[in-house]
Amino acid sequence: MADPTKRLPKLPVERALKVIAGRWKPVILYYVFDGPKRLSELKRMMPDITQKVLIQQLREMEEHGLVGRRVFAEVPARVEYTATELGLALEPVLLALCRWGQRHAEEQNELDELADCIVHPRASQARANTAA
Amino acid sequence: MADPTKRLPKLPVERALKVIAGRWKPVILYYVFDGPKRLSELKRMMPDITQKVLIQQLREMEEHGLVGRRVFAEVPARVEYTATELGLALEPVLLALCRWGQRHAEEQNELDELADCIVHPRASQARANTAA
DNA sequence: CGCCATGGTCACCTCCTGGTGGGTATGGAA
DNA sequence: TTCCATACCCACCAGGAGGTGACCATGGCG
Repeated sequence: MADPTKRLPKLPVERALKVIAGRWKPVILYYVFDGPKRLSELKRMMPDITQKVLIQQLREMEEHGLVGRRVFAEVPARVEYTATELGLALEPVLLALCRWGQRHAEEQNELDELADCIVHPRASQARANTAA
Repeated sequence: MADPTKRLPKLPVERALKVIAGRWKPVILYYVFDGPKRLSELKRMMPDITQKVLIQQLREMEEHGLVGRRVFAEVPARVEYTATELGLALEPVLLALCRWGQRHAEEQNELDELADCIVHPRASQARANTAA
């Protein structure tokens, strides 16, 4: 998947799904949408993910143009991951998915075992009322 | 996945992704959005899918409340699959995914090897011009 | 020098999804 | 009775994503 030789699906929907449907990608994206993040930072934010897997996911998203990677030649080698324009364009899509996911949980009477939406509308600027 | 014991993810986004990200689900949904379809009909529309897999996908979507199944006690046992309300609510989401998928293809200069969107807005009414 | 932090790689293993091939039940046509 | 169509299940398998653990390079610090 992370290999350029392996092309993405022909159908746009499937292409999009393939690109964002990684085990941790939505969550990572959520954090990165909020501003540049270092590897260790992300790791700290998601204790359940392995560093290897985290890097793996980031690499794939980088290759797919969702995030950018900047290396600072500093003392203990700093690396920052940022969301690209293309990546940011996913925010509304993820939001739509989230909304539908909630509705789905409602209709299945499983709202109880459902976590927060995480992906809120325009987390960056309008850090406004999540409580609508 | 199709098993009730296996619960869906807690995060709404992941829940939604898990539910719609089957190898053939978007396509099946597309066809079913357009009206009730029989198994054999769907099979004919997607020659590349195995009947077993088709049924499998339909079962999962049924279990997740995306499609409904109606059995007609007719001569050669007829079965119709229809989109539920919940399923129909996915149309805009799939559309968003599709749009983003196209944009992604553009930005990666792979528009050439990209098929049609398939999921068009309200396929029923505005059957617009696919010829760009 | 030995130790630690950061960022990262490599080998390996497991589980799940999708895919293939065959088999089953009902009932009409030949 | 044999054959075929619809709708469906079961046993099995291959490939890939995700996960675990060990290991490497740089450079400050005690």
